[in-house]
Amino acid sequence: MGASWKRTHDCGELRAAHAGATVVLNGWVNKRRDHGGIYFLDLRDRYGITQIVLPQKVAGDVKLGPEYVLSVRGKVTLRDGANINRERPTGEIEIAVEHVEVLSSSPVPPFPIEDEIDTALDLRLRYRYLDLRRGSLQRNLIHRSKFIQAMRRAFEREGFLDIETPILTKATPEGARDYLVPSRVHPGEFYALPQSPQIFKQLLMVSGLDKYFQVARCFRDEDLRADRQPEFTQLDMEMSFVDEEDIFGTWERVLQATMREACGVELESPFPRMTWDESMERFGVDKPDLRFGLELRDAKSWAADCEFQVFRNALAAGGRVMGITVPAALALSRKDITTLEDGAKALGAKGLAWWKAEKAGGAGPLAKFCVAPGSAERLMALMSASDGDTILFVADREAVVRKVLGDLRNQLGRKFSLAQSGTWKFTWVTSFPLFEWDEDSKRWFSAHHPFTAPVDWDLGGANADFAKLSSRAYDLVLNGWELGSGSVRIHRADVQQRIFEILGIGPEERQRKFGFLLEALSFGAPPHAGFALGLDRTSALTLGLDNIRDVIAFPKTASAADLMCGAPSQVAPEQLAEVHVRTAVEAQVAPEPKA
RNA sequence: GGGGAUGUAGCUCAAUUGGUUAGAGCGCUGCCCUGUCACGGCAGAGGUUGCGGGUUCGAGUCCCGUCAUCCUCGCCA
Repeated sequence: MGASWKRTHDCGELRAAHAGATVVLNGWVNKRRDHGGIYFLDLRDRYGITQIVLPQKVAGDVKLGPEYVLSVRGKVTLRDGANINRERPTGEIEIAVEHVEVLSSSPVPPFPIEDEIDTALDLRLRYRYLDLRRGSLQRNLIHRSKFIQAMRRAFEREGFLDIETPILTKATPEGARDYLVPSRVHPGEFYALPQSPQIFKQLLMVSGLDKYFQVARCFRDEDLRADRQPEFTQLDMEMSFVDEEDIFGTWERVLQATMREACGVELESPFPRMTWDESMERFGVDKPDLRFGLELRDAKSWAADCEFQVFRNALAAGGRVMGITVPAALALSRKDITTLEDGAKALGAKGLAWWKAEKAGGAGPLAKFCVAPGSAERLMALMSASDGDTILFVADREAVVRKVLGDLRNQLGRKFSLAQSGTWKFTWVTSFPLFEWDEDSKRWFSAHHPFTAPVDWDLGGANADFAKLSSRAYDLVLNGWELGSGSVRIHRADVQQRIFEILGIGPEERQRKFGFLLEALSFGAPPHAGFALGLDRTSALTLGLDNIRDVIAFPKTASAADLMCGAPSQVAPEQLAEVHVRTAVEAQVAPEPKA
């Protein structure tokens, strides 16, 4: 026999059909309504809320405070018509209590445990275990769990092996800042936490495991954002004897199955694809939100011979003149335009030229340059504008034009609610630049990572313009969010050597930093490619959330602190000595605990 | 590292131009109430105005610094 306090049902499952049964429920006191002679109490667990009815004599002198944990035994009773609560699945019944046992008491919680809450985030994070009692956060975690489990099943069906890779690994010279872990056994040496399992999954391909996947925790010591935590979770995968088409096809099947099982959404495939160049040219960003139009348009052919010096100078200096046509239906006031211009200037634009388009000449700062015969018509045709539309122009270096107009487009999308929620516009963005020039160190860096295959194995030959080389890297973008990225890898030693030369990594340095990988690749590496999907972002996005904190049980603050457990924290001098570390920071008095 | 916002009761907020004893709702405590489910009624407790300086006859309010949280630029191969 089990203990008599153990539940026979959960707080969400009893219905009218259970009437008459004697049951035991366990849960937390959610709300109390004391009517003197009769006492109502809502008992809550992960599965729901059930109303408990206590005649006063049963409640007696036992205190049943908020968030107390109870075991209640009683009879499932049908409610009279007027007393049925139609808002609740369990609303047709209630429990007429015969016995109540307090399993655990509680102080009054620092904030109410309710679905909708406007409590300050730092307080919620300090008492995260209470925050997580709230139905809305529990539903988020349940969704995330369902999503990840569906994805695991899909990869298993595809023949992938779930293989774990080390958390204590080697510091990587490029990329994000590493989290370091001092070694006790090797004085003065450090492990690094993985930014991703990148190198290990390539080694697994060399090993012939063929198809690998893992739900992998990754660590990057960089500043946080709403969509970035210092530790985050990826669905990481790699395949052998494949090219990007196999990666795209696998992921499209996996995402279709996952979205169907976890979200009840049918995705169309194949997903659209566009090159990085196309994305930058049409949307100004490398993660376009395809739920709305407002694409960027090139005004060069009009601007080149117009009277507006700013436009002509920008072109003469090798820059661009581009614009966005805002349809008349989306009314922009002068004040709106001023606000948009302020935003544009903050991003580096010198100004925002605009024209209220009309064949008769229109209005706005640009109107006086559109008076020449045919000029207005020509510009309107170029910008796909009709009478009454407003066109916003930026003239500058290409990078500035794209950045400003890309941001402007997203702002307009938000302002006019153009992006419909519940719509899932996936797209692959391919052919990213292979290298990026770093002005500070005067050298080239890999845009993705140094093992990314170039589109052209010859790397453009002897006199190549490295800035123009493309890589076989790709991102998966959903509704304006970068969900993940991957690439076809270099499996040819000669190409890898050439990449290192261009990056300015000499033979000695190469050997020290990547020797084990290069050696492994020399032992018969299959052509391979992979991808990793950010599960925090994907979970959040499929729930319609704009902050990944809400799908992470124990997230960190913008300063990478855990307000609940107090990490990071100082450690005892003995602990530091053991790992051969001395801090450069003055020893400080430990801060007062905040409670 | 830079920019912006916020910080007043357990929680969410208010407090006129710098001016009396810093208020309200919710929650909490006590009493009353047999059909509530945002129960209702009466009464009550509860404050280092984030912290430290300064200006002033007088500071929640103005100034300087600092801390925390959020958003963001840089950063994130």
